[in-house]
Amino acid sequence: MKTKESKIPEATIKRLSTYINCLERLQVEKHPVISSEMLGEYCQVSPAQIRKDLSYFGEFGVRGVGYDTKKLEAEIKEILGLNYNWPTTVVGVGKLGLALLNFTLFSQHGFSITAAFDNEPGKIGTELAGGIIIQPTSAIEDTVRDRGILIGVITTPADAAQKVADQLVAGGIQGLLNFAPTKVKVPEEITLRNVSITSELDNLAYLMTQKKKTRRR
Amino acid sequence: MKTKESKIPEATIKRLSTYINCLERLQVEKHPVISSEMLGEYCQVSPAQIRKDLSYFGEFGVRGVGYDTKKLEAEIKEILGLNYNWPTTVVGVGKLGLALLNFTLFSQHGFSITAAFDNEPGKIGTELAGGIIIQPTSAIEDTVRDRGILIGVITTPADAAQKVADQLVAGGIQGLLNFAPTKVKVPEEITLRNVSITSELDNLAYLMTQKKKTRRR
DNA sequence: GTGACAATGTGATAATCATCACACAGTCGT
DNA sequence: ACGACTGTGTGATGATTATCACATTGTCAC
Repeated sequence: MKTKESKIPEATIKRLSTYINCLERLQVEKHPVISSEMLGEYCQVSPAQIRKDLSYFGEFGVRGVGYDTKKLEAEIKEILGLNYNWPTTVVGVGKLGLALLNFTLFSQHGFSITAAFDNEPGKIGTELAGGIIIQPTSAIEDTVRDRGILIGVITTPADAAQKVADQLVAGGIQGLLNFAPTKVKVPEEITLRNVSITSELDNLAYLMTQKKKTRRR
Repeated sequence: MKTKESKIPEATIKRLSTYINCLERLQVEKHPVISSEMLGEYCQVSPAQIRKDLSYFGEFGVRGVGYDTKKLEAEIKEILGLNYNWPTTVVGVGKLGLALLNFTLFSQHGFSITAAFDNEPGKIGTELAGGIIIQPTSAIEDTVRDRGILIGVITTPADAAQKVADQLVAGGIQGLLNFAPTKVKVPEEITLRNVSITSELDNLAYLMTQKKKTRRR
């Protein structure tokens, strides 16, 4: 099959990510080979969905047998681009920022933290694990440019997020992951993902409220 | 219009959450009234989409004028159930857990933290802001039952997540928000949201990789 | 009052995404 | 070597979600 890169649903990408997770677990549990049916069990996705998702990118299974867990994991990582290492900075070294900085998973997903910024005088100059020294936010633009940092992770309070985003963009950032509880706006050519933790809270609140109502009936 | 609670797209709920955010900003900026067009600008959603989303729940605007920002915000909060306060516990008081515990936003979204658990001996017995004392995970089931805790937030490492989820369920939890980088499985009657931060990372990696390829062409 | 106007609410339409069903390919036992 | 079998890959089908277009309704100036 031809690899059509254009029209792939975002939902598919999200699922690929979970497939990797399950495939890792499956390897630990000594399953060298797995069918779409079994994998579906594991990650709560229909078998047809899995096959369809994979078919966007090529043929990875053996008919009558299934998928080689190790090979499939590698393939998906390749598809998602997790092998490349993007020079990344985190702005906002609060609790959430620290959580992400210490997240070893961060580096396992293609991002290598090479700078950190904060506004609080007490934090500036502090050395983090990995030898990264916290710089003032006024240095964002220059540092990003000088070190060729391509990805910015925003973990500031809401009211600082847009300004930080602007500074990162001015420094030549190419991708942004925004955890601040507000959307930021950037030029079209910048890849942006707003991760809204509060919207997850809201969503749960909604679901719970619905359930309460249903029960009352 | 009749309020049909059944078939509302999840995407709509997600957007309602962003609408609230924008509406709050708009109030600060002294806009008492806003059209769907302007609101669309603000939160990067098409005007038609906004109107459609709201129409699932009723009529909130004034034709020819627009929406009262304050009133609309209140309405959406009512729809999402953010006024209710769910007794909530956080399991896993690492960096991420702490980030969420200190999140004042947490309580602003209908959740009131009333207990915290961790496995690390050094942490057990420690008092957090708000007078919450960290308990050992072995106490999860009893505490959840005794205090009538309804929501559980899981911020443990991946390998502990499922066990913790089982304990919470055993204690009679009704809703779960899982931040651990792995999906957990719970009985059908439990409301569950898996929040995958790693999948956000993967998604960004994918988008960046795509862009790199496109540029090369 | 009344008419021009502005922006909503919504049925119809289009696009997207998930599911189904089955032809087909590779494996394994005999 | 061959046939029974198992599970993939995919076109066709169905469901869900977003977009469009416009009739409708409330406002405001005069």
